Amino acid sequence: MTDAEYVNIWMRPERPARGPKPAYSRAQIAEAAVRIADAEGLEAATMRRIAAEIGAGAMSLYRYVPSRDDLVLLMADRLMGEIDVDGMPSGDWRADLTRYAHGLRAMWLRHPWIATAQRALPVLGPQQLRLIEAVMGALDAHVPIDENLALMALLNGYVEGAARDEVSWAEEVRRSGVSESEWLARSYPYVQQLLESGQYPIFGRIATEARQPRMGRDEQFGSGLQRVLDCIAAALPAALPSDGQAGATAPVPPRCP
Amino acid sequence: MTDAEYVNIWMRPERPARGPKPAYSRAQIAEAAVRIADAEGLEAATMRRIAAEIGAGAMSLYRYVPSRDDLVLLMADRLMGEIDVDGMPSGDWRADLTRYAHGLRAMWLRHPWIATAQRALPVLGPQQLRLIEAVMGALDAHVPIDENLALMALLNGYVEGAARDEVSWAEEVRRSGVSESEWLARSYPYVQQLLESGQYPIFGRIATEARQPRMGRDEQFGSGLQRVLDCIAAALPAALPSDGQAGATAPVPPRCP
DNA sequence: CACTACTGAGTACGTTGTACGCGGTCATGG
DNA sequence: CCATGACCGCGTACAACGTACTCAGTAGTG
Repeated sequence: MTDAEYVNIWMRPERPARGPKPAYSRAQIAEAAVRIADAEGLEAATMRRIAAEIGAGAMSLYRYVPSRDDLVLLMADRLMGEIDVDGMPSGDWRADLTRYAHGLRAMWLRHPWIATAQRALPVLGPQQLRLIEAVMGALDAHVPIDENLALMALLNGYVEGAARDEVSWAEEVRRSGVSESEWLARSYPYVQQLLESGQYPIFGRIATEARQPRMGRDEQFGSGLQRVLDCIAAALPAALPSDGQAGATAPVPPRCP
Repeated sequence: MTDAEYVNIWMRPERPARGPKPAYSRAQIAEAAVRIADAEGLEAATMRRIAAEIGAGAMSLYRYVPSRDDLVLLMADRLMGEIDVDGMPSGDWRADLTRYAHGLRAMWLRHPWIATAQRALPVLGPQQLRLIEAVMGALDAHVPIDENLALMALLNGYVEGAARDEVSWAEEVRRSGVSESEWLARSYPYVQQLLESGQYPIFGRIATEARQPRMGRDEQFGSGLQRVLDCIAAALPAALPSDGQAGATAPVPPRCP
């Protein structure tokens, strides 16, 4: 029975009752780790590197965090804290969900490594709980809790899927050390060969016709989001337009810092 | 200029022109790697372990694959090959997309480690190209190629998001070595504490009320999928019902082995 | 038949997460 | 007020990882 009573990173008290004051804090460690991951990717945020960043010895971190996996949990929850859901639920569910979705996407774009840090659902850190209360609260009055859960999963799935697409490119570029233009140049012969084989007509049209999207990334995300929100609206009890507006025009100006 | 002319794993010829016959093949190696990853997770599929599985020396694999990352690409494309899209496009886009979506989800459930193997978009292996042709072909006659791309991203995002949710649980259980019931038991005090704090009323209702979903996983996925397909239908040019059916009842019986 | 490009494999290196144990420090029980 | 022991930060050490380098053997080519 070594650590049989170990339960959960969020249960483990930050400050012990006895002994000398800790020189650092979990928040400080997570902050440094996030800083490194932002600059050089999650795989660069090794225990030694993080310790060096805050000026500590390598093994000191294990006084604060039981394992690197738990530290990643801390980092992920810290990121959730960046999403602004103040004043939610406001009564206008569509506005709330739109703001949350743009905030979530913006956070992903700021911290692309979240794509590889994503673990199972039950993280349940304080910041994630805050998001659950704010965002699911927006639909809470209109649908049963099961349905709400499913709708949130749909919304989160769209946002994270879209963000993952946008982000994975940049991540791959950084990880492999090959610039985007260089990658294109290297892929050119392969793509050319695919085109000439004639076996892939649709991919060929993607490669040749769909080169420049007529919408910017933000607009593309926003219009897809409106489609998803229409889906959600359709699942709500009828005669519940949320506000006067509906359809493809965003009822709330997308605020995407 | 060591490997400056290295382009792409798919360009590198499997068999060289000269020299003795290779004892193994890429397909065989990828097969073994998939077998190990299925049984023990992707992180267990190390180069040494794979080599041992096929009875080769550790370093021999590098004769076939330039790096482990490229091997993971091979594995991912092999998985795409499991998805049955024969006869697509059939003319009934809704049936085609439904079949594809169920096939994709089933593949994810068979190989949960794909969640952590997922890299950037431009994998473009032969199997993925096959899927692109078959699935995007279903909508090709109805929408411009850009729109088609966006709709496929929406569908893939839903399926992969849903599959990721289902799968990440199992992955976490295997990775941490903690069984689901044990995890629940360990989390109990934490959840209890959250409930008693009274700060998280909605999470509280999730924990207490939404315990048993009234639909099975398959049904839940299927009904969500129909919602997404409704979304896609709405984006198509009007008066294009695909077939007589529409709405929440699946026009095609979900085949999910 | 000679040549040579290619084969599978062994050894070795740098980096990772982390188990273990040390000497010092400070809140607390008597 | 002081002795005690829980806790601090940290150094050392280890196993496992990806993979660079090297070599003797082999089979297709001229």
